[in-house]
Amino acid sequence: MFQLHYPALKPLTTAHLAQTMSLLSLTAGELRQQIEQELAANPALELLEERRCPTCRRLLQGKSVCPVCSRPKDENSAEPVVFISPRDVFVGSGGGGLEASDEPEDAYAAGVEELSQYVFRQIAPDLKPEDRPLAAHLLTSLDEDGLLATPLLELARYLHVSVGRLQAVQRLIQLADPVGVGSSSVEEALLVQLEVLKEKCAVPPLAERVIEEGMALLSRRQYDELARVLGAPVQQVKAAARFIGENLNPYPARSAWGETRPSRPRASEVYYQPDMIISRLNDYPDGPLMVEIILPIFGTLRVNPLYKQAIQESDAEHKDALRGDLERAALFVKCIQQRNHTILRLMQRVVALQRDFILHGEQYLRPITRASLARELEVHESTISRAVANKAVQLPNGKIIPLSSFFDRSLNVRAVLREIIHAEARPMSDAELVGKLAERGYHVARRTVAKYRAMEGILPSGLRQPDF
DNA sequence: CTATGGCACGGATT
DNA sequence: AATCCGTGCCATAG
Repeated sequence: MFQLHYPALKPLTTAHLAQTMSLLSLTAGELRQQIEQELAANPALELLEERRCPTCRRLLQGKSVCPVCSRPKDENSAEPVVFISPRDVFVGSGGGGLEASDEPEDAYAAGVEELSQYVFRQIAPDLKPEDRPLAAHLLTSLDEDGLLATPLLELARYLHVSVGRLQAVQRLIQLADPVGVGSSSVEEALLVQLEVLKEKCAVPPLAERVIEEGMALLSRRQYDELARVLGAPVQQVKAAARFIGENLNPYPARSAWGETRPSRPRASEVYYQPDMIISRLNDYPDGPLMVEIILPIFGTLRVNPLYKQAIQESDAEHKDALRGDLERAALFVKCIQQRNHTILRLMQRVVALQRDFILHGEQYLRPITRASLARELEVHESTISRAVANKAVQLPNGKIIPLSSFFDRSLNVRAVLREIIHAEARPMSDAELVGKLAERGYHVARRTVAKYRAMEGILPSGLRQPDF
């Protein structure tokens, strides 16, 4: 068989290779399950409770983030700081910091449960520890539309906290994605969305008042009456109404933005929990980025030294069985190390390459293929594939996106397309859009523009805005 | 006649 | 080897 004691980093056996590969494609949550399972099955494996930074091996005193690794070596370095950090991980629908309902009865309940975790994960960093239970309580009280059915006042009395404190927590939740979630009413949700949107683009001046004062009339589409009540021209009211209809979502949990009726749960996969977190160090805009790779267990995983010792002392009959465990444990630990190492290198390179995308948005995404990265890092393509698969990263702006987005060949073109359409004075046909894109250096076929439009949920030119 | 969406094919990517 | 993606052709709607 193979020997036990070697500090080498490269895989030396086929078993090692196979296991590393399978571990590589796992989510942080799945990895945790895997580790727990192995820990339970194999007595030779041990979890040392003391918390050491897996990257630099220094002791972590109570902190979940390594104080040494997170400190920048050089403030102006373009290279990102990457380190591995143990963190709370929610596994499936149970366990973790959020008390979860047992088996979800139906798909809908499961959706709600996932949403609450998704939101919780986003706001957790901004939450004071003593407010955590409050947030958890609010989030579990959401109805299937993502709204809070119980009045805040009642909840405050039940939880024995001031309404003001609860409001602060609610506010945090509302600003998380999907924006408006956790609001006490449809109006409130819409207003929050409006507020957020205002920072990014122009909003019809009347929109706010329409929501505040004329929700009932708005939903019945009685624009004339609405205009009379508000004392404003019908034309403006209609414009505001259309804006609301197109850009706001009264039911935050139904995340199908844009289209209203058929609640399409946004085609591809939706991730709720990041496996890596990218944030900017300090607030220094040109400073290095910090990448935190989530290690789903606290403490250090290692082969139990007592077990090694026990082998020496046991008789020949049991030795083989014990040795088997020992080998498996050593292998397992090594695979985990290998996994960390690979992901670390991957992220280091990816973040350096896609820095602009991470900081400034989708337009700046550079089309990178997994294959090209594999060549740079001198690993097999499939290694990158697995490392990228099933993972989500949280960007500095709080958005959680699949890691595979970093390798999306068309994301940047789609972003530019959105931008062009958003800025257009008059609806342009797909053919015209081809021209506009070409001006900016993106050469795509007419048919492809149509596809991108559909992906972004943008209506065809005829239906976009006939007037204006 | 023009603008779009459906189907399907070929090449790249995984 | 399987899958995804961009594109061309053609039917259809306006």
